[in-house]
Amino acid sequence: MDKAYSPKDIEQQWYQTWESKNYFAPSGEGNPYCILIPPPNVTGSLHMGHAFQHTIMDTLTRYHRMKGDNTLWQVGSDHAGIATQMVVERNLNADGITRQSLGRDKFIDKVWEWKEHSGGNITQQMRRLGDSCDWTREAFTMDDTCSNAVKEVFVQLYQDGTIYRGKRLVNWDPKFHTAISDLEVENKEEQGSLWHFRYPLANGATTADGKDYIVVATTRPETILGDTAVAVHPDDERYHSLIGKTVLLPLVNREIPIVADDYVDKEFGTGCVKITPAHDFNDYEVGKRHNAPLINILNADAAIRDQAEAFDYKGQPITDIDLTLPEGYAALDRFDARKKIIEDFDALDLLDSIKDHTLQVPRGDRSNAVIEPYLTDQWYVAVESLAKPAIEAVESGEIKFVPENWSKTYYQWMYNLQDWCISRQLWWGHRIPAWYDDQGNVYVGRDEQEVRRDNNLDDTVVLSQDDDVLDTWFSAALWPFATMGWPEKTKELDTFVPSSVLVTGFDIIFFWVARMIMMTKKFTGKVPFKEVYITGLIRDENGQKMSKSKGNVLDPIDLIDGIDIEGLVNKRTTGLMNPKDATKIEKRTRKEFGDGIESYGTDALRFTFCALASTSRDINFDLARVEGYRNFCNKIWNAARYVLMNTEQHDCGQNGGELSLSLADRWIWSRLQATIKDFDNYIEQYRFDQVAQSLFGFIKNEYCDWYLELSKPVLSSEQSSEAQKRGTRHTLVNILEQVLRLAHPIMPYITEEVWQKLAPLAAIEGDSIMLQAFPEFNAERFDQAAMDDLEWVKQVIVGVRNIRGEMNISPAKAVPLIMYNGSETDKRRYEDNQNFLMSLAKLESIDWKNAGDTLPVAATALVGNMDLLIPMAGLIDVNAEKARLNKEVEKLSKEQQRISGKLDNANFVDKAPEAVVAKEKDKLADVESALNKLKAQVAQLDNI
RNA sequence: GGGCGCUUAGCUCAGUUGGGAGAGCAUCGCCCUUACAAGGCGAGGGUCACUGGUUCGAGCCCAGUAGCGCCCA
Repeated sequence: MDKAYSPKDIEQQWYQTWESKNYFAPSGEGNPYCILIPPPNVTGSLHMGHAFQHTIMDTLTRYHRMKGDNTLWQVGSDHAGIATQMVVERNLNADGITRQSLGRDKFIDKVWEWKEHSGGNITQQMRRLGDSCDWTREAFTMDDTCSNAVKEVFVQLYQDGTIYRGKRLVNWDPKFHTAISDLEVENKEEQGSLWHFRYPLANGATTADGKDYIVVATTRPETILGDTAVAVHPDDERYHSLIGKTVLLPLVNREIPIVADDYVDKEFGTGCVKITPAHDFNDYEVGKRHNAPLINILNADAAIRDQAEAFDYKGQPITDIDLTLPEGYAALDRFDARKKIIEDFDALDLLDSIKDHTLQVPRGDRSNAVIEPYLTDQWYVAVESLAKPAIEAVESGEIKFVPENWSKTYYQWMYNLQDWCISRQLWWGHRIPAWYDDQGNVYVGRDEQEVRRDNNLDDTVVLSQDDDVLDTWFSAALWPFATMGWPEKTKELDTFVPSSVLVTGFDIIFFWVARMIMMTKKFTGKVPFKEVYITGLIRDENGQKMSKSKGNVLDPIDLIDGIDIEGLVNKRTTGLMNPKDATKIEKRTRKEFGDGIESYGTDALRFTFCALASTSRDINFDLARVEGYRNFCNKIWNAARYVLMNTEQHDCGQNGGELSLSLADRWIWSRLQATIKDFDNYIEQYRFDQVAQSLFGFIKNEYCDWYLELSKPVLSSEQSSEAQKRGTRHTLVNILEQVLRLAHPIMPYITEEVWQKLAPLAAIEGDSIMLQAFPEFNAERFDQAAMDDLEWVKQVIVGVRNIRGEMNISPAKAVPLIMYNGSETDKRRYEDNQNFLMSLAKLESIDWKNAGDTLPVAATALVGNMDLLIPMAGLIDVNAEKARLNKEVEKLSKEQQRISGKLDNANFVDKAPEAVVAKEKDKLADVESALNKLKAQVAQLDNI
């Protein structure tokens, strides 16, 4: 083995072996265990959030596979409607081709072409991470199986009335020319103005204070052209007399009513609200209550129409309204129209005032364009009937959120569900299986043939399919059963629905988790998963969200392979939305990373993610942690080197032969059992941070720091028998072999690499560690007495080291040790373990002395009631030793005061449980005994 | 406005039923000891945000205050 751990030399090769041998496929035996991957976008590349969640999913998958479960990690990707269409369209535009000039069919061919060539980026990156998902079952939301499921679900939901078509206000993205769901809208606080306009009262009416106009306030003047009412609060005395009267809408000269509605906030603005039902969600509701017509003034570009259009609330056109719009507005963009409205009002002396105002601006999460409430025909899912069983599934505990608290977020949304707009005006996606005849009648079916057959439409009837496609989340909602072959009755549907656990972020509880529960319940009668483990969100080391525009993104692959500073700067500063940020980002990146990022390897990265996976909802990713765990990998690597150096070419008991186990051997076996138990418990609770900590502690602090050191005297001593040496070699090899299996789910590569070399020495045959059984707790190996005895050995050694350290005695200098005033147990332990003590404490000699024996002037440490003495002659400075002891005395005195204070409190003694009181008494006795010894020792030094 | 969360060592975070404040990294000292200097050994460092309550006992339970953050409207 090389002297240093070098991840790049071992990782890729093992992944290829595993995949080519099909080790990732379900075994077909054992209890089903299934994880569904949240399908990443085909356009996507792996970001830190993926890497984090994939680490957790893969750890669970490998763990359960080794536990003997019939394990499937179902993999696949999502066609990502808008995102993919954008990418392909941008590429075409670069060649001077537009989507429209190409036509729909050819454009879709281009998307598929793109998908074949570039869509696999993220799946290659997943392989670098070691993800053991079953690639032979890789699914895509646009493939035939998923598409069939989508059609089937749509048709069935349409037939039972759950899917309907209607003219409603939607969130319209004027940049992409499509409707989006309310979840895809981000409301951002922005600075704007509140304009106050005068609306003249019609027919000679006046306000209470004699004015012939009222003042309305608005943040969106351009919508004035679509006003169909003005609302005031019914209790607002200022306007009481005007209710039922009308105003003459300036510029348009439309007479519109003043209505009373509770929705109005008397305190806001002037207390008069213009109502534009076709261009505002709240106004739509108000307008509906007062039957104010819907007047649409915008086109799909969010520019002013040539002529307005009017509808009632059933979506029927209204014909008896003058739809003329004022001159000069046609085709004006909404923001230009806004300016013109303000100017025109000002010219008419109807602009009352302008105030600064902070408002929530809705923006598309992909386009960042200001979203326009817009009246269009769209398809909807009426979610109420689907929601009920989905809520019950969580309430009843059939589905469990981990951490449990996230169920509250789920309920909060589920209790306030809005119907889901599922149609999108895009080309890339599942085309809606609805056909129209030339009368505008709609027919829904799995295909045109079925539609004709079911509706008795012969070839003379011309049918055209709906141009729209379905929201990407619609197909994603079917993921749990569509990937298993539904609507066919497949073995996978029986075996892997419900899946075991969904691992995902809280940001898509609404988008995806809730919708999967609704759809899977509806169509399979089963829940999609038994547990939902909600992970935290990965942020940078300062708690900032990682984003391209902040220039603080880390690419997981760069952490694995390393990247030089130029490469990193280049990556962070190209393709910025705002190129002006580049200088700032470059400066920061150079300051933070200096020479770039070292190569840490996949295993270290994965271990880091596990170590950070506490219950917290934000996870600040600190590169220093990765470095620490890369060093940990190096530790494992070198421990393995030590083991191999001492066991290869030797008898390790793999072929039988007497094994005589030392105290250290029995101790490390016991500690391993405890670690295995911890591992199982913590995995069960999804506490990957604790799993990592427990593993780290065992390997580093127990196996490496103590056990390997304790093995040295046994192997090197001429006094050791062959059986003793064989016992220790056997323990060295077999503990490491088991610990590799224990660590494999988190660190697949290094464990495989080392295991391959080690397994023969443990007489284990097998092609791969990933197919080995997971270690099991073995009560026979758990030896409490051995742990107590070794604890004593450690205390003696630490006591001596402590004195050495504090007194700056060279580790090369062997020192004499006196044990004084020990018990029978101390004596037995001393006699049994001289070899260990001499070696690890680097002793010259050990003398056992009893009470009454004369003692040299010495430095002191305590092990229980026993004194450890290191004679000071020539070695130790008296004043330094006094200072050291006094510090200890001070510490213990505080402790003594604290405990005796407690025990002097009658309430405590009376009311606290006996065991607690007894414990405190013991503690006090120990502290006092130690104090007396130390004080006596100080006094003795004072006498020199 | 409604909901949720956070505040513990210089930094990033654990702290499971209330009973001796922990880890990693960073810092300081000694050491290139034949697995590992990406290392070893040792050490220092905390008013557990604040106030009050419950309790024999509170980082943990309850109420309130301050600051920070997220989601929804």
